Amino acid sequence: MWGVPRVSEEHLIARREQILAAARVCFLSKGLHTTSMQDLIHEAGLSVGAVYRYFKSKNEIIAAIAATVVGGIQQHIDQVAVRRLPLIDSMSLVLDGVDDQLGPGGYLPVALQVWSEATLDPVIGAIVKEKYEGLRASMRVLVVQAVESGELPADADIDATTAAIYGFLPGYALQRLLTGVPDKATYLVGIRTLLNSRRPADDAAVIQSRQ
Amino acid sequence: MWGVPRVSEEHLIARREQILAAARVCFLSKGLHTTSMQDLIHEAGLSVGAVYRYFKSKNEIIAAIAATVVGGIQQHIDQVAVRRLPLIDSMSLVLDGVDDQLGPGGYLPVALQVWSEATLDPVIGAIVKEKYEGLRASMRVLVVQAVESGELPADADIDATTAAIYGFLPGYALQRLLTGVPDKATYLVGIRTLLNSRRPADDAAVIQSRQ
DNA sequence: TCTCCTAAAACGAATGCTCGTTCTTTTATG
DNA sequence: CATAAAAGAACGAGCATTCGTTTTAGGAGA
Repeated sequence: MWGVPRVSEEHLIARREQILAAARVCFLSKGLHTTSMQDLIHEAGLSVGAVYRYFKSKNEIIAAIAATVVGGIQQHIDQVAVRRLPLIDSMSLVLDGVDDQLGPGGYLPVALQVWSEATLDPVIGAIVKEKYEGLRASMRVLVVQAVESGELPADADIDATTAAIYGFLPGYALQRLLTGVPDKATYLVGIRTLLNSRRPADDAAVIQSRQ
Repeated sequence: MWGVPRVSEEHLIARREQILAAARVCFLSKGLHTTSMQDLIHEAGLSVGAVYRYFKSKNEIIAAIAATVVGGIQQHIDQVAVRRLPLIDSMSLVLDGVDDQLGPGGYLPVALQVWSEATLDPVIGAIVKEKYEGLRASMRVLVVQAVESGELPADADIDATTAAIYGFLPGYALQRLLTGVPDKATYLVGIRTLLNSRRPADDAAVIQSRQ
């Protein structure tokens, strides 16, 4: 290294994140395919060449977005898990996290774009598969806790039950995204009703919790 | 009408369906946006002008696909409902219908494309919203039956419970599309476990049912 | 500390291609 | 034979990406 002309590594990372942030904004409002590189570049406030220094194609940007779009909610779930609350309370907190991602600035609409792309592009598909298996693993912890605490039967099939409980998350998110309902409180009442089915004694509390 | 040069109305309808069938094939393999009009026209075996006689834009074709893509599964659910089976058996049959749509020739991957588009295009969004509210209404019938039969508490919140049960469908479909698991039998064991939670006496039957 | 100098970093005009759509022409029908 | 239906060439716009040029950061030599 003679005439070393490099910029700080933090700067490189920051530039990369600047591009990804712009990509998230664009993808959120225009979608993966309707967003042009020009749109994205303009949003980032950079030049064509600058962006192509950090990502060698649009697909590579999409792949990077796909890899990061699950991170927030998984972190949230892991934080819920360490509190070792009753299952329904954990679910309530988890759904709060989903709500965050549904609201303004949330990435669930982008995630939906990514899911769609995952069924068409094997590279994106592999990334998504890995990430959502990780997310299921986080949810699995909640199920194990519920079995340990006696909320679920001791001989319950952990993976099967995890799949069903995990299904509540996209089940909620998609209903909200596509039809606008239900709100979290209502959905939670529904979950509680299923968990407590054939135990009418609990239902007064359920009704009350809906307010 | 003097020198009437019109072709039979059936012919017109058939041509329209021919175009939509080609669209479904293309959208399934290439996605809504990567499919060009040329692709679609070639798949239909028609000319540019012929297609534009029946649909005035690509968006109009997408909208027509969006409107039809839910039909199959809803019809299936309605048929399940008239049999008035126990809830878990109804769910088993409903999930069979979902499996059909997941397999080769099934339209769930296209549906996922459509959901994605629905968050970006208000016209598609309105169509999707209406269709999936209809689907939820079909699922609601199953919940009402379960309340009537005593499988769910008499004072259960019907709409809340419907939302939760309905969530099982996209919850299953998305897990299968994105991660490949679980299979229907496993997911059903999970649902059964949740429905029977805190009733360990039933679990022997649950385990057995998994095979 | 202050200049140079070099290579990385950033720039943006240019490119070639494909897109959705239009429109004129040809064909087929009752 | 009048007209709907089908055909397909043509078009301008916009796309992702390339590449030659300019700017800038920061170590080396004084």
